[in-house]
Amino acid sequence: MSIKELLQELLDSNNSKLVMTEKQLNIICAAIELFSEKGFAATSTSEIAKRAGVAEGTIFRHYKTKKDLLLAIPDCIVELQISKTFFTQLDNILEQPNVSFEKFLRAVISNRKDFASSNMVLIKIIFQELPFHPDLRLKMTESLFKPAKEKLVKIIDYFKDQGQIKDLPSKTIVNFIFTTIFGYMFTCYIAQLDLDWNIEKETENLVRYIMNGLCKPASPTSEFS
Amino acid sequence: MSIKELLQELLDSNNSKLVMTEKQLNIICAAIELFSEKGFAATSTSEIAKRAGVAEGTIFRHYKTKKDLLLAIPDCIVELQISKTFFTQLDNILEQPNVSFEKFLRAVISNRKDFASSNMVLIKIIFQELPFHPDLRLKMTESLFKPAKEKLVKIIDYFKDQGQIKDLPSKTIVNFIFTTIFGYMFTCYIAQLDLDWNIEKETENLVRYIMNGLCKPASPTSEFS
Amino acid sequence: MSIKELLQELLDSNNSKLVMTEKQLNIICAAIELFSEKGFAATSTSEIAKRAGVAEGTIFRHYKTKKDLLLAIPDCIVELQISKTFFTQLDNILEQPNVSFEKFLRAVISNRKDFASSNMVLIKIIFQELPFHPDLRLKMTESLFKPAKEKLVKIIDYFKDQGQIKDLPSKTIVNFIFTTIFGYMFTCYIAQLDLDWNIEKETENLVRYIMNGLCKPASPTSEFS
Amino acid sequence: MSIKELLQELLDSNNSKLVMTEKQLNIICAAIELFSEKGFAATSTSEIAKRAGVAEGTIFRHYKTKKDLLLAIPDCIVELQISKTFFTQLDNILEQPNVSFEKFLRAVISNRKDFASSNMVLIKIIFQELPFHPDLRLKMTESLFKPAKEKLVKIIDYFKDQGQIKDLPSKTIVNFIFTTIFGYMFTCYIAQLDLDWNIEKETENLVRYIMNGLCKPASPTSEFS
DNA sequence: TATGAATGAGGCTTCATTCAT
DNA sequence: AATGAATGAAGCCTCATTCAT
Repeated sequence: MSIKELLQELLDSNNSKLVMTEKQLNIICAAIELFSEKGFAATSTSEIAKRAGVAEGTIFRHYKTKKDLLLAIPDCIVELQISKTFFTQLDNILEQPNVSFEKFLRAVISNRKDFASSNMVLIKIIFQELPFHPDLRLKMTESLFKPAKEKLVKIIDYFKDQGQIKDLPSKTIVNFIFTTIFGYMFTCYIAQLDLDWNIEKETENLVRYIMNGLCKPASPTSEFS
Repeated sequence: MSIKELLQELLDSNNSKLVMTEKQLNIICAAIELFSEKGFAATSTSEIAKRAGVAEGTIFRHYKTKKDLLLAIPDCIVELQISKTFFTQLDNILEQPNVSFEKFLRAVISNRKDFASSNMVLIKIIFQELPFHPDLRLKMTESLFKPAKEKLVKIIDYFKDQGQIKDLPSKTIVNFIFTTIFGYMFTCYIAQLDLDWNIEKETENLVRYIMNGLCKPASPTSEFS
Repeated sequence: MSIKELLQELLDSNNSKLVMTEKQLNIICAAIELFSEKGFAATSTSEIAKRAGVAEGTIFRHYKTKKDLLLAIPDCIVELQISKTFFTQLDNILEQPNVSFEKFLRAVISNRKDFASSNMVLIKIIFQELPFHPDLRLKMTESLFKPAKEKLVKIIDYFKDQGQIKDLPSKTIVNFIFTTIFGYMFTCYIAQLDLDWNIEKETENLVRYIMNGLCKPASPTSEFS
Repeated sequence: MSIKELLQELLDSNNSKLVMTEKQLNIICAAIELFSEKGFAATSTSEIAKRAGVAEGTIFRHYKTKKDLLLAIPDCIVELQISKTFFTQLDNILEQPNVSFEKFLRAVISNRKDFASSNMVLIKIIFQELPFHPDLRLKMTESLFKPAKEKLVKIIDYFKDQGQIKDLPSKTIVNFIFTTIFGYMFTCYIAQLDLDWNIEKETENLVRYIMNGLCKPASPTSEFS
């Protein structure tokens, strides 16, 4: 499903604080598409208007500046409840009896794959523009990164309590997982480096890599500090 | 050392195919700095000229278009022999007797840290602009990514032969390592997300994570497929 | 009293040909304020709408174009009977026995001071926009300047008949008086040049200046031609 | 002579700090003409470019913003040494033996007339825009109004010492003279109110008005306070 | 070779005005 | 009558690039 369909559905469901006219939806979706394709700075408002099928002036009735369009994207992400569904699904997993860390990891990653197809455009924008827009960074950190991290830390604590994973600081573990998965996504989807992977198999490998590292199991495992 | 000092040194040493006037050096360095700070599309040639201390027209005497400036950066990276020194250092490590995979990993990562200080600007540009410039992608793939991968695959093969690491496809392993380290770098340096890490300790943890994953060593380790 | 209060009062009194809804009053007053503050060309209709507390479209229901708003201001001035009250007051003065030219002058000037507080905004607009809008000039000339001049000429004739003032053409005298007082107002209120005058004293001096000029009274006064 | 010819002459004479290319001269002159005709806010940069015969972008190479064009006009006035020639001429008059205040006044006013023909455009702009641009007001006050006033005060002091004019504060007298002459100029040239005056005769009357006021000489002259 | 003035296309944004509701 | 979303022309300004010097 495209971003536009997702947002449309969200608006129709009246489950959201977002209030948007048809045209405003067209505008933000066109902006998302184009920012994702060409980058924020290389996209012109006239292009956005053309793709949205509105007059250029109409953009500025809804978003005071071009930058505001960029800063509206995090709101979409939040309202799309991407993280909420994400974590709801994780909660469901955790509620099952005898959930292993492996099961959890696989859920995270496969979740990310569903993600990718529809939300990759959003993720691309966010990560491409983060380095250049401190205000975007702030907004994302406050409304997404921080809450997500806290939630994940709790989950990791749970597995640590169960003795399923090593006794590293939970924050460190979260960073590792995030970092690994993100690096993977970047390589595939953002940098578009052709990795000609068999996705199924590689995902499997990725899970095992995160769980068991690269060492031979027999090798004497030095404890983490 | 700044990029400019590195390039200056390189030119003085006559060890390079690069032939540059003083001014040309100023130009490319100014461009590198600015592209890194603000992104390619958001940097103007007049800004570059100002920082380089040359007239605007001078830029276009050396580089036909602004884009050519961007495409000249990979050449700098190649000529700076960043990868060459990188791999030379790795070779040195491998030539030592009884080199462990752990030692190798630590070398790679600490290498990356030296890297960061002087070459991060280059890396930032490359990864930020890769998604938008297929020609840049092609150039980087041909002149750097492919050779680097091949070299790494050989190294990984060596450790596999030694029985130090798991029997996964070498390409997969290289991707894991690259992906993990890159994800880490991105989070810290490029997205500038504040991770308040104790770098020393975290590096140590990173090494162990790559080697041994996150599972408790006691847990029954399912074999990789 | 502000312009709005004056117009409100006028409308409530039913003594005027002006028929205005509450909103229309808000619009014209907002326009007057803003034209006075920033000039006609630099004021936007959206600003006017905002200050008037109406929708942008509402303005154009009452005034076909922005220019029509400007051309409506002379009507306000006329309907506010500014000149009428002005001249009524003068008439009252003239009806008193033994009115001196000095008394008259002082009345004109102090009148102008009361004026200033509430009507300066209107005067500012008129004089600032006169040079650029021939239609405004025409309207003002026909409906205000000409009748005012005629009235003043009659008054001056009266004083000339009484032998109180010199035997110059009445039109010339009116021009002098107008010109002197207007110059003074412009310097103080419109150009906002800070003259740090003691207003009371300077007004006194202004009266005497107009009456007796700057020459020492003893000096041989050459007759006017 | 037009402003352009005056500036051209000035530049050719190398007697000025102003350094201007041919195009820059065209731009500032076009701007002066148009600001004078239509007002600053109602003049577009594309119009200026067209009249100056340059590309629109060229304007912004010489003047960072449209407002800077406006603020450059006082510099032209200063460099044209309008005030300098003005005061030099006055000095010449004062150096003659037995100069009367009358002679001086007549010189001021006739001077203003020469002025009018070529410099009225500049004066129009200044006075029309003063109310809206505090920075313009500041610049004009510092570089012209203040020095001019000081000079005039000295001159007036001279005539007071000679016993030719009344013992009013010199500042007050200067204000009266300025105010009267300016009011006259405004009425004629700026508001373009048609006064159908015989200029020769009216100037004569203006001089006498300033000197002797409007009262019959026989009338008992009350002293100034 | 180096300059920097000049260009004009195009960028972002504002504006007066219209029109369906 | 009133609204305010929509428009597209126009406004100010920046840009990459050219070219005479």
